[in-house]
Amino acid sequence: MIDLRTLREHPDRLRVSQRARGEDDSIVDTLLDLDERRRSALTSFERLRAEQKVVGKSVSRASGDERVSLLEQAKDLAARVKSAEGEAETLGRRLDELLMGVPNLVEEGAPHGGEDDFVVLEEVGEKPIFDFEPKDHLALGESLGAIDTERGAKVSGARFFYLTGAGARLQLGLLNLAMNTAIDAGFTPMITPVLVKPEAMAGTGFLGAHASEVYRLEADDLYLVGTSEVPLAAYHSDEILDGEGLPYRYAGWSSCFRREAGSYGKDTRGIIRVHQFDKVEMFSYCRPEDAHEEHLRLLAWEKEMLAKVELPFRVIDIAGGDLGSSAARKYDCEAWIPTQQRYREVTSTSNCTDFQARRLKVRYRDRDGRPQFTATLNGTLATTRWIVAILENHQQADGSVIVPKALRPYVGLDVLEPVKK
RNA sequence: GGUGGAGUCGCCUAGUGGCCGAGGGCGCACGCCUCGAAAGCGUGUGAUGGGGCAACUCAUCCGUGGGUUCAAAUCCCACCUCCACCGCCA
Repeated sequence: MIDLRTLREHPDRLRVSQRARGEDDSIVDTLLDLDERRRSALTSFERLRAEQKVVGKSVSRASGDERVSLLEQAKDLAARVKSAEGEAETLGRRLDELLMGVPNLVEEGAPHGGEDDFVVLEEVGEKPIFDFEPKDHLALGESLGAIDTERGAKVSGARFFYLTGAGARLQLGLLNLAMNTAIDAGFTPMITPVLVKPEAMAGTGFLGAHASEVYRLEADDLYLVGTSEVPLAAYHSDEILDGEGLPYRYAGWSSCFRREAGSYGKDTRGIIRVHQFDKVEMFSYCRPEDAHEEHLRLLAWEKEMLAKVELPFRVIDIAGGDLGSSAARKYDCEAWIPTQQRYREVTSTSNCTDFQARRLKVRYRDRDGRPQFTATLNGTLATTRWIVAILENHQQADGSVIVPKALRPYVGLDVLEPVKK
């Protein structure tokens, strides 16, 4: 949620931001008008309510005829208070509803435009050159006895899979490496709930445009999270944090669930796009003025992880129209996928400024002792999808896959060998 | 799933319709005292929103949401959470 007071004082900021996202900027005038009317209704209500309190008190002191007449007056006031309160509440609700739908202010410097208007910031590492026909990750995964999508589909449906043997070991090793990388960087490791209440989901900003992506358990009114960002963001909801302790950094390990609605036909082969995967996610609460720097730190830790597993990748700066409602700025790292001859997203780090904190009421005390909203940021340290890039980039002519050095102690294998049928 | 109990300003607690639109204690902050500290004494002590340059002021908030009433922490209804016991179960 954006700040109403900032909107009042600097309406142009939202106009510029909306245009960067390619969205309607007339919402600004609608908001300002509604806010004006709400404040006026609130003032009326408060004035009447103050009067009602005075009269109400005098009732208790009066007696006889005076009491009867005061009661009459009080009853009249009570009715007017009720109606004024209703008016203010109705306007307040409408304003809130509208405000909840407004995406975060885009950070200055972010590219304008849509999905294809990202800017490449850098390319890191060497793309492998094979003197044989490289296999895709699923062919490799099957011959290594690492990935079983057929049985995944049999048991759970399309876009589900089993990691078996070396595949399971690879994922556990990768995520443990990510966890330890985070711990070394000072993050608190967390294993989070994956079912959350509607408030947590809405507070994180996932029930807006992307609501159809989210699994909902109707019978219990709970949502399956698409990332541990959700339980980590809601972790400190309704709290006032110690300002001296900031930043608070958490590394969450969880399974993630996504409906992938509207992606029929895309990435149907293998485990690139699946309904359930595992992820280690960095999450940081910090002062808004430190958020920009923190964002760059999260990006640096992502790059460090990608270097550890020896993947070629590029970093892109996501354009306004592709940011999602919560992010003010977003950088993705995309790993090279040899059989697709293109880069695919393996990490994503967002600076959500105070957008989520405002919705979830996460605050800290500033140096003057006043509560302020924190900024929240998130970034990926490793996911199941990384297995795709690791298998493809580190494959050899004989169908085996070299395990990157940093992963070996975690996986317990130097080379993944094809299994005999 | 059932039965019973409880949820008050960081913590503990007072409070069964207007004198509580919230009192006390602890903690914390500041001051006095002291060579310094402890003890003691004094003062202060939340959040949100509106108005105001500001001092300040008004409103809202006693788990949540409704209701009764001129007036609700207090009465009524529903829900949530926690605790205890019973049942069932991974």
